[in-house]
Amino acid sequence: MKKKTTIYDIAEKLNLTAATVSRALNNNEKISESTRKLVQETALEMNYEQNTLARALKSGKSYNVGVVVPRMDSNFFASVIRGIEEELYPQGYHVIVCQTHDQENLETGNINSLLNAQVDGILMSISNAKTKNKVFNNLFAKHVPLIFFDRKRDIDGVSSVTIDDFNGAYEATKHLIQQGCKRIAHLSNDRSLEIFKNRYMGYKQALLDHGLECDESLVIETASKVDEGRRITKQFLSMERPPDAIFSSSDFTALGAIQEIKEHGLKIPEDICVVGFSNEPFTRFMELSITSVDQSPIEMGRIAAQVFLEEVNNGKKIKMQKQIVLTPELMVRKSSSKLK
Amino acid sequence: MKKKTTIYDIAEKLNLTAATVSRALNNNEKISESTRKLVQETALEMNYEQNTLARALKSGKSYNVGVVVPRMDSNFFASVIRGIEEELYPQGYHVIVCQTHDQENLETGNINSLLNAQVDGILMSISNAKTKNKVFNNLFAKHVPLIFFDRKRDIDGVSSVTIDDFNGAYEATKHLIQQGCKRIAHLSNDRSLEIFKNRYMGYKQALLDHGLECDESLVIETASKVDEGRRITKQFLSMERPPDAIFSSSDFTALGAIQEIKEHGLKIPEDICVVGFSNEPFTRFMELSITSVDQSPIEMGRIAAQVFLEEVNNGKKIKMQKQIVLTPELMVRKSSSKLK
DNA sequence: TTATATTGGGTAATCGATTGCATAAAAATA
DNA sequence: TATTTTTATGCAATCGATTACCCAATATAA
Repeated sequence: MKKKTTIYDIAEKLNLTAATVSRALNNNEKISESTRKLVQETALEMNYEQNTLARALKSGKSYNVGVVVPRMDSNFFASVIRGIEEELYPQGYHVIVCQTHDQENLETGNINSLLNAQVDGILMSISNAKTKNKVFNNLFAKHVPLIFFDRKRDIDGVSSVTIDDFNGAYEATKHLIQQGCKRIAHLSNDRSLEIFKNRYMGYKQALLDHGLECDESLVIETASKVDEGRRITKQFLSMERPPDAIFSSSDFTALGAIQEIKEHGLKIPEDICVVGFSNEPFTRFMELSITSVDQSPIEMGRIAAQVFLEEVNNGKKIKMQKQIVLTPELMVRKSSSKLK
Repeated sequence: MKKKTTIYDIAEKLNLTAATVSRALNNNEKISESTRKLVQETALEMNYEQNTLARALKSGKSYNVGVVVPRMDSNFFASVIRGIEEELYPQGYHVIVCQTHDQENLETGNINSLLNAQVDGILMSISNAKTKNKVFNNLFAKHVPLIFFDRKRDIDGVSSVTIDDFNGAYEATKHLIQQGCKRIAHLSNDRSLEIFKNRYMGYKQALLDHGLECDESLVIETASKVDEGRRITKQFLSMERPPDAIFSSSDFTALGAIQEIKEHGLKIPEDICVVGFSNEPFTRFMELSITSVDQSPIEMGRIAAQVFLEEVNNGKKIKMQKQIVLTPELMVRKSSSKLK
């Protein structure tokens, strides 16, 4: 096993010092054009590769960023991560992805673990409402930038990239109303998380604006799982006055709802319309395709990454807080297309 | 911003040397019980955290491992990664996930990039048959362990964890035969990748063993995408003698097949049976649930991680090559349940 | 009592790259 | 020609932790 070549090897070969070699490789302007070229060519020849660990130790930058998501096997998060990678890779960063599986201890554990790995920043989507803000203090103390995407929390000095959930929900609900639905239920998620609260608010506002009553018994909160969607929908259907539409803040619960409704012998969209949220691929691929709200995840990831880059490059001098809000898009499909 | 405490700070406070502190923290047996305790308590008090970058530089170990997958928004890969994490996290490792999106240049790019980040090992599922084995030479030269999972390639000295694809396909096909199907088509994928070749072989062997002819025009290779499944199935259905069953080596193409079949007004499973591969969650959640082959991805990930740990801990002394093969399980569901 | 072991811990080099400061040589200016 | 400025490079410390080697003090053996 031949040792890796270091700048010392290059220096020795060229009768220079490591310092000069280092500068030449970094295109330091204090180095003459000729030696710079010479060094760079020799480096190439000798198959030199920078030791990132040494660079990291000296500079205090690891060129790793942590990404914390509830799970990565949803198209939404996978796409956000893809967007982040697309933006960060060309800058020499690597991405360490951690899944929390919605467990609070994993959430705090992951953050500390990433911190311990000396990441240069953390991009995250909060999964658990119970996670204390205190967890982030470690981050702040170490001046490690934190950027929220999608599921954010309002913390002073922390930037975020989200979509306009209120508006997305508003449009979705309005669409249902325009289809003639009068009694629209809402399959909600943990509303101590902003996004779900906002979707709920948007839903409510749309009802109000169109003169429909807002029956709180038609709003039920649950986990974003297919089976949960089924369970709650069963409850809906057993009401004296069951809903004629369901607006779900998750595609997975929307899917469960559809299964349950069909099992009850009801027709979609004729008897009940269903709208989901996130535009997961399966909503498009189902035989009965599902209307959903697209969140442009790749762009969300890219922008989050850009905000991160701005913050690290600002070098702690400037404390900035950006709140970027993207506009969602309603994708109308069969599950809610009552009218021709 | 208070500086991080280092072992020097602790040393100074206790009137010791950094060496002693380091040893005490690492439970070196050359340190007396009393000072060891003293140091460890003081470290705790002073909020000491090891600088992983320094440790990495000195030891040459980054405690990062790279995981390269075609994509991570499939439940299969996400679950494998989860298994890997579960095994590696407790050992202090972090996981850097890279997606290749089936692009060759991304595949080689990712490997080099991970190498550059000085990962201690790479676990990967090959995505592109065109990727030259040459790419791995860099790995070998640096003695970075490489472990294949699922999609492997036969390379001397490289361990792998896979399932018995041949057997999985054999059982799936046998099941179709037992349901009375006589003309079974095979939606295949790139057979220059072992797993797909093996699935094809298992399919073929099952036909042979049960006295059915193997019509090569019923075997078509395509990408693992829903739309591709549709496209090929359309071809199948337009044949003079269309198949009465489709065994797909991917759940996604199986889904496409189902859509197309229904659109043609045919009934599943009465007219045509369909079986997929991977046991993606949606196969279970579809109204018409899809029979599929489970690959126990979490276990696959865990085992791959264990193999990696064995290899690094063996410290390059022993060169070992393990080939671990898990047994798949056929999950029979509606899409192929012709018989009561 | 003297010689030998053992225990506990210090010294200093090392991992590879970066960078503030110093300086010789070359160029520009007086 | 003498002096100042500029240019190109070297010197050495530094980032924080680890470890081979050395040595004093105590314990054990002869």
